[in-house]
Order: sequence, then structure tokens, then C-alpha cells
Amino acid sequence: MRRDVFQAIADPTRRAIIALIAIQAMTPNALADKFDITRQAVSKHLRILSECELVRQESKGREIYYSLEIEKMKEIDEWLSRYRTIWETRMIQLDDLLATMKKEKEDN
Amino acid sequence: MRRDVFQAIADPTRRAIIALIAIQAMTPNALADKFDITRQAVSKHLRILSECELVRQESKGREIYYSLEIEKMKEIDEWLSRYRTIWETRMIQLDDLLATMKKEKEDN
DNA sequence: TACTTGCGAAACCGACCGGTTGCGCATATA
DNA sequence: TATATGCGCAACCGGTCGGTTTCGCAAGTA
Repeated sequence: MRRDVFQAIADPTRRAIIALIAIQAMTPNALADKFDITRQAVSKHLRILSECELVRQESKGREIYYSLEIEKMKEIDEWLSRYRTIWETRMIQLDDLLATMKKEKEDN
Repeated sequence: MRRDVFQAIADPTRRAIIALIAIQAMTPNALADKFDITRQAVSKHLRILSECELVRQESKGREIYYSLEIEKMKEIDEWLSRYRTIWETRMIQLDDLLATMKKEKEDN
């Protein structure tokens, strides 16, 4: 099954998981305690996050610690950068407009 | 039905629609020509984009032109900024590490 | 006025999604 | 060794999703 970063962050629970494991690595049980769902449900989310390489896992005895693969988040940033250019350009244009209006007012 | 920006951008067709209407306003029919799906399917996507205010529409006779509400894209950027801080910090730490290694090498 | 065109809404359908329960397996621990 | 714990996997279930077809309405056009 081919997974997508955008699909991965679409679910609010998965975004919450991302927020938690960005701070520190956590086990599925520890995560399940935070959200009112079963450990198995968390595991499913982690599997989806794994499939699109948003998550790294490290076994420690019988426990598995999951942490965020921050590099992968850049992919979203790259996609967004195109639109960031647009709104920044608009902002500059707005600044220019305001400056022009101010100048015209002063000239009167 | 409450909609979410993250859910809206999860679908690849919707991201393609966003990319198109970011450049110029388009009608549902014009959009449908670009993707091998019916106009009605496009309309559904536009409705979802509308529900989370990612899209603005302007009627012109019997045609409706849809364009991107770029401001709403900032919401994604705000969410992402938190993680951007993390990877930028890592980058700096990596720079520091490399600088230290270089210095140590020079000292030998 | 009759016809065409652009659109949204609704009903329907197969696929997928997020959740559950119920395993089986590996790793501590008594 | 027997028992408890942490985990992934599989089966199942109701709801949602992305698509279609069908329809009705409003706006141009003959």
C-alpha cells in the first residue's frame, strides 16, 4: 500500500502522535494512554506513519520506541513553499500599496 | 460537516486543483477537463475545499470561477513552523558539530 | 419560446479508514 | 518453568470517501 505524507497528517490523532514523539520517543502503550483509544489503534497509526517514513523505531528489550523522522516533515514544507511565495508576494504588494497611499496622502 | 485543512489537502486531486486555481480562477468544467474525472466529482472536491475556506468563488453569469484563498494556507504553515524550528535547530547543531570537528582536525 | 449549457444536489456504489476484539509471539520476571 | 507484559497481525464492523449517474434549476442563445 503506497502511503502519502499528506494522507498521514490528515488524521488529528496522528498529528497528536507526531507532536508527542517529536519531543521524545515513546512506546505504543505510552501513546495509547494519552488518547482514549486502544494500543492496537495506536499501532495502526504508527504503521501508517512508518509506511511514509515519518517515524523511526528503536527496539529496547520487548519495548519499541517510536520517534519522529523530522527530515520527512520538510517534504510538506517544500510543497508549501510554493504557496508561501505567493502570500509573501501579496504581502509585499500590499505594503507597496499602503506606502503609495501614504505618499499620496502626504503629497496632498 | 466540519472540515479540516489537513483533510482537504490529503487528496492528490484536490492538491492539483489547488495548484491550478492558485495561478488563476477556474470553472468546474475547466478543471474537470484537466483530470480524467467528471465535473460533478470536481464539484465535490470544490465543496470540500469551500467548507474549510480554502477556496473563494465568484459568479459570472452562469459560470462560477473558483480561486485559492491563499490566507488559509498559512494555517498549514503555522502548524509546520513548530517542526521547522526543530529541524533548523538540528541543522545548527550539525553545523556546530562539523565546525568543532574541523577545528579539532586543524589543531592536530 | 424552445434549446443548450453550466452548475449543484442527491442517490448510489465499491473501497478504504479508524476503531474494536482476539489471537500468537517474544521478552522480562516470579 | 510458569506467568505477566509489550507488541504486531488479522478479522471484523460501521462510517466516510471518491467516484459515478441522474436530476432540476438558472442563465445564455436560436
